[in-house]
Amino acid sequence: MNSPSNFFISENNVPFIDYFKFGISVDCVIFGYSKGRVRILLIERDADPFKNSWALPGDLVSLNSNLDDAANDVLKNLTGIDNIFMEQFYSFGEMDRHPAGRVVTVGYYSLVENKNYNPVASSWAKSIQWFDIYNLPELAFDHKKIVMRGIQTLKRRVRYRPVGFELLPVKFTLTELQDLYEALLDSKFDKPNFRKKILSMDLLIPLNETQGNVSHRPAKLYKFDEKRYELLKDDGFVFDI
Amino acid sequence: MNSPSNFFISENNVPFIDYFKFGISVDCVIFGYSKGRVRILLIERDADPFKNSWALPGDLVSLNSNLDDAANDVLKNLTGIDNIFMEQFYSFGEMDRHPAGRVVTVGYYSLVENKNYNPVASSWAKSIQWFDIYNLPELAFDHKKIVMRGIQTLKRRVRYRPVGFELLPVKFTLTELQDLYEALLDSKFDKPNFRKKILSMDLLIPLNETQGNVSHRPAKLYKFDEKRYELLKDDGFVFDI
DNA sequence: TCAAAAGTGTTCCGAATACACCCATGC
DNA sequence: GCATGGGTGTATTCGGAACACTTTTGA
Repeated sequence: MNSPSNFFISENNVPFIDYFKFGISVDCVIFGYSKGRVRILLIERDADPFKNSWALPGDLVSLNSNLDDAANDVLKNLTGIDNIFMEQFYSFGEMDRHPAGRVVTVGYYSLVENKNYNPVASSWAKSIQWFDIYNLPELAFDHKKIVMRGIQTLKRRVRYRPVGFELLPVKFTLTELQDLYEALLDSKFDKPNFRKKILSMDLLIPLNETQGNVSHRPAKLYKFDEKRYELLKDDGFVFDI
Repeated sequence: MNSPSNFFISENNVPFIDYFKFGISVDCVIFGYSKGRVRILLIERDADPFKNSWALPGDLVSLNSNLDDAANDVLKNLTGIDNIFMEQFYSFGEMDRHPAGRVVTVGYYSLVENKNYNPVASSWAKSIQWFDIYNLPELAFDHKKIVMRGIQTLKRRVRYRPVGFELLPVKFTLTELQDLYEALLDSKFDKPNFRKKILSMDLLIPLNETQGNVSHRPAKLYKFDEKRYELLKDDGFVFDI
């Protein structure tokens, strides 16, 4: 090693300019939830490579856009809606992952309430569809790997941070919440105990409203107390299901 | 939007080639532990920009190297040692984060047993030094942000995965282990209870060896049972301190 | 009045806590 | 013997698991 800097001259005598030939993309694992199933949104590609294959929504990042914005734009273009919860989870940079050149992709996941979003096929993609996470089609590029890591990340984070609430309507019942967690974590909880545990955290605000139109005792509606969570978090509180 | 593909033609009519002008780098937050203190390794830059500033060890990634390898190379060049535990934790891509152009950096953290590594200043850097994580100098680029996120990630992961063992010698005493966790999590544990908890996991192999040369009862040495951990993990076991 | 899901109370068990105590070694 | 840290046992408390039970609604 005889290079004066670790940034401006390579160790291998590669001209500096040759380092600036990467493409960056973002790929979004968009989780939705409805009727007890966790799903992700996939598009059917309408161009080569991998024409007609299912793939994650994503896009190359332009030089004047930052990563978070690029990920948000992808989602906005699909759903028309801004300000959706998104979080980066991992970057993938294998040399052969993209046929057009060296592209490093940054994986984001996002959680949306299914009902609110009816994404439509556009010039982007021939079609677009929700898929059950336990029953995915073949995927383009290395998107299978990306999805798997996204699912793994979600399953981990959902246990220790109240991200799950993003998947529900603002007002929800305790049973809906329990069903969601059972689907996310692929397990079953005892109803009384789940209620006790979640209520004892004091993170839900009970509303003076109930479900309507059900042929049984209507359930009380709650909403998540975001402010209180922020306060508790600063005090070292850890959400734990 | 009237682009036929989300990969090959931009939404903004930017020529395709203009997407491939990114630089990619890796930056390593290298944690070490000794004498009850968690430290990270920083280099003093010997070239502009930020000449003479402290910075994370890192390097631009070349077109024919993948990310994990690049991160490993950085560490190998510093310490001469290969096969160190490393894990990616977050990517940083703000537009103005590097004066030389658009560089997205992928953050890695690694855990090393302090004693084994006496990194030396090289052509890479004017000097190199361990810093207490609670007493860091000013850092170049956005490295402060990267370090902070690295520390946050370590503190989270250390609670639910047995990564901490990487920071200790292969053979260690229970008190050393406890001291490490107390330093990492910045808290205190009751000695008898810590021992019971950690031993009840059945993840430590007691050795027929003790400390030597101490003016008190010598402590028994243990080593981490990697194989058993892999087995348990597959069974859904979660390490939890 | 019945089905279905909401919602509550109570017991039991095991794990986490607190804390008192004994042990082995060097000096 | 005594200082020092290693190592153990036990009583208590608290939270989670199991489960039986009551309530409210629509049909």
